[in-house]
Amino acid sequence: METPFVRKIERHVRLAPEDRAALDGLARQHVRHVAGRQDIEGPHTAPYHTHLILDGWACRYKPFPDGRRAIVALLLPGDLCDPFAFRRARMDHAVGALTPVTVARITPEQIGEAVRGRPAIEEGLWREVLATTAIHREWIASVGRRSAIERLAHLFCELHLRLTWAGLADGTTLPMPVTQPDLADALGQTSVHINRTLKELRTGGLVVLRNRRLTIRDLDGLRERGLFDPAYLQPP
Amino acid sequence: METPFVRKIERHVRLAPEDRAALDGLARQHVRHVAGRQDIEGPHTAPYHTHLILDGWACRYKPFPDGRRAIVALLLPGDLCDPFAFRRARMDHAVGALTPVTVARITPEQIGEAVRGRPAIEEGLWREVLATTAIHREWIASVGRRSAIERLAHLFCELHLRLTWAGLADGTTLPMPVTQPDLADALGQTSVHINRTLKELRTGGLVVLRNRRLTIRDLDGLRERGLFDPAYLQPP
DNA sequence: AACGCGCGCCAACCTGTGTTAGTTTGCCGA
DNA sequence: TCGGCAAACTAACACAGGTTGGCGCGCGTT
Repeated sequence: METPFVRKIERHVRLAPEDRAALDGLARQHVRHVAGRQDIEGPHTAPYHTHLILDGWACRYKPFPDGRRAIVALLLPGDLCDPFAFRRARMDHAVGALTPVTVARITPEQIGEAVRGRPAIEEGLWREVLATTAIHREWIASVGRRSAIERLAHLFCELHLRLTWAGLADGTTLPMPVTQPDLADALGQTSVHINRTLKELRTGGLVVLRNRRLTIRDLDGLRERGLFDPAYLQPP
Repeated sequence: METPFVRKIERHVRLAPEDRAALDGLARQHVRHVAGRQDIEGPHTAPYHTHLILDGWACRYKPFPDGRRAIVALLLPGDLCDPFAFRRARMDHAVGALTPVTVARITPEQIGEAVRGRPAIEEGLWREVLATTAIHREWIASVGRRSAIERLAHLFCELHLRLTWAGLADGTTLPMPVTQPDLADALGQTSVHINRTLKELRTGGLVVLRNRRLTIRDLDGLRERGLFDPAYLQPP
């Protein structure tokens, strides 16, 4: 069984067995468990390491002084929290666990070592970086110009592909272990309206969300509803 | 007189005269003029080069099939359009001129040459990259969780600092050569509401926007109104 | 001087989404 | 088995922001 991390990198490049071993080695160091709703990395720190999500969902978020919260990225198993941590930038946000999470703490040196002499790994990591920034752009466009139902449909489509590529989706059924307030903070809405919109998607026969699992009943319909074009997720 | 590009890099690192010369050299190759409202780089292309904005304002934007447009980033003089172009990723968006623009077309090889043996330049370029991604995160938070007036105030504060660092602001008076529909596309609103909000900022004594120039009358007040904390723009 | 036109500006009206305040469901621990 | 509690869900109402349509100014063109 391959790990989500290896599977995601293998989407971009062909890996030799030793490449896979090197990546898996990264994931075995400094493994840590974090409870749901706890911070993995608080705001204002300047960490000289990054986290690889092994299990569970996390998010990158910005807290507001008055209690509002904006989730600016969802981090799934196989995602690297901050590949540029070696730059020692002070964090302008926080990384929090949405569910109980298992992470590996990785130093820049370890990444450097894994990359050395393994161009496939370097190429694969770069493509992941590019895909991540493309997702950021798409989120800005989504919150800025898509309606509530388009946004939710678009997010579900994005997660469907990301989870499929990580080997975590069962066809069109995906884990979706986030609360409605979490979705609201990610999509710039309220949980009440997320609930309404979810109902609309359900009665429209597009998706069903129950027991922390999302079942897509009509993938083409969902993509159309969310104006979803998967091109942005595919770097070559 | 130093160019905006050099001034911005010098905000992060101390440059030797030869470093400055190397950066200026980049800006002198393949200079091109683009009329306002024209694309500098169309969507779906896979350019093996990047553009340095020498003069004028541009934007990174996503067009929607039904005519909506989301501006996901503003590009000011001294900004590098896409430092990762050497990865040959297919563009999932377009880069368009908001005003008449002068750009230099730069190849990855030229950047590599400028960086070779000049660690200060490499460090400076990296910090610019980090600042850019921090701006992306801030925009997601802004469109997701800030009200109309907070968003506009926040954007003006961001542009005030970016233009100051590029040497293009005259104290608290900045060039602001964009139309209200442009601001609307960048902030996820309509031009009508931008107009209302502008009026509110004006009658509140915070800013005046006239003749393509913005005058900030009360910087502290504006920052408070926009919940603006400049920390995210400062990488060290 | 006259025209065209993009842009700023405004008023009236409309609606998508937020707010408030619940009830119901489902799960976990005692 | 029974609370206790977080999350899902809903209804009624409120309002921020969208829509439509119109006026006028400034400026470039003829």
